[in-house]
Amino acid sequence: MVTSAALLLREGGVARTGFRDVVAHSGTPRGSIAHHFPGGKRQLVGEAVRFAGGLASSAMRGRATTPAEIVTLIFGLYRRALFDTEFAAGCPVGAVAQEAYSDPQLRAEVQAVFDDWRDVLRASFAGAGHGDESAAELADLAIASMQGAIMLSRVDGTTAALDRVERQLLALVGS
Amino acid sequence: MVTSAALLLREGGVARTGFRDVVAHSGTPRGSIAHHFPGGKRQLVGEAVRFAGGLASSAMRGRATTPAEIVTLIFGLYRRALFDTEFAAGCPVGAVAQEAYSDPQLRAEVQAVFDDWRDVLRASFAGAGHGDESAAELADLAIASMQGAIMLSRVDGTTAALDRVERQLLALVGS
DNA sequence: GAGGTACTATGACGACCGTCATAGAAAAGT
DNA sequence: ACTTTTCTATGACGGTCGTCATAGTACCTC
Repeated sequence: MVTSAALLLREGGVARTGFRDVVAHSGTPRGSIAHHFPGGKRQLVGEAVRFAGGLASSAMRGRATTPAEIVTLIFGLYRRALFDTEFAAGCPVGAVAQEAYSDPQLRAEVQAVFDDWRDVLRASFAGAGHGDESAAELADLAIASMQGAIMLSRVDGTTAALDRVERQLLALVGS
Repeated sequence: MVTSAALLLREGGVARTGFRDVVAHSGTPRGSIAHHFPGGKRQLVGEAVRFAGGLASSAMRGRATTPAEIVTLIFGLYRRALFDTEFAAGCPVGAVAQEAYSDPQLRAEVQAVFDDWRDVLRASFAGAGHGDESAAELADLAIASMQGAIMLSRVDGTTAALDRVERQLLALVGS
């Protein structure tokens, strides 16, 4: 159910992802939502964000160490997702982030995910010889440009923007 | 009315920006929506996106020429917007972009705005000595990282991410 | 002043949403 | 076997939304 929510969130965002859609997609019974998610939709979306964020985080922590490897890994992940869904699916975390301003609880959840990603990237940049401040700047640039690139690619219906941003990012961290 | 729509869109996105909110914010009569916007909500949102996009575009074309000037100008614009609204307001174009996948008409509108921005930035980068391909990559990186930085800053409730991304971007285009 | 066009007021419609109340089924514990 | 807990089914409630139909008002033209 959380997985389904994450999958649907990356396409339609919070507003367009209803409980009825989630239960239809996951095959779970509708009558038990209140029992498993007493916190309502907030809770479901929150757990979906944490789940998706943790997935990307553990992917980075597991298989990549140098900045270039991480960038290639993550961009490849989202490029694949965009391609498989014909540019319907972006990043669930980013989708929720855009609509989470009015909900402090949800915003905190998204913030935690971004902070987690920041930690991984900063460590990687620091390991590659950058100072603390420079590593922090590069980490934010990587996350921001990746989220923005997904946005551009979805609007264009092409991975061109994603490719261009990745190339610039790789050139930047490679030097 | 279009201005009000743009202002509300940057806070709540398409889903949370209703016709009733727009007429309440703009003071315009509710009974005349169908007359002025026969295309319905699609039309209103589309015009708001074009309006907001044109505003940023003409700001860039008018007062800045070098890449560094443009980056400073745009980041300053959004930093001001974030600060004035206590991080409630992001970029209306970006907000619509996230939700515009299901609506081809709206997506085309957003795409046109991004393409317009791309033109300005590419010309500026080309003028600074970059080749065509490099200029295109830097333009996409600038737009993407700016949109992503707005997202991070709103979630964090701080302009720290915006500042860091801007600094990296300036270091990149300054060399 | 008559006629036509542009605009506005009001209210209702159908659809969708998140939530919950009630009742029933399954499972677990003893 | 009985009770308690856990889960599911069904349906309804209140709310918000975009849209439209109807009616009424202003304005402009000849």
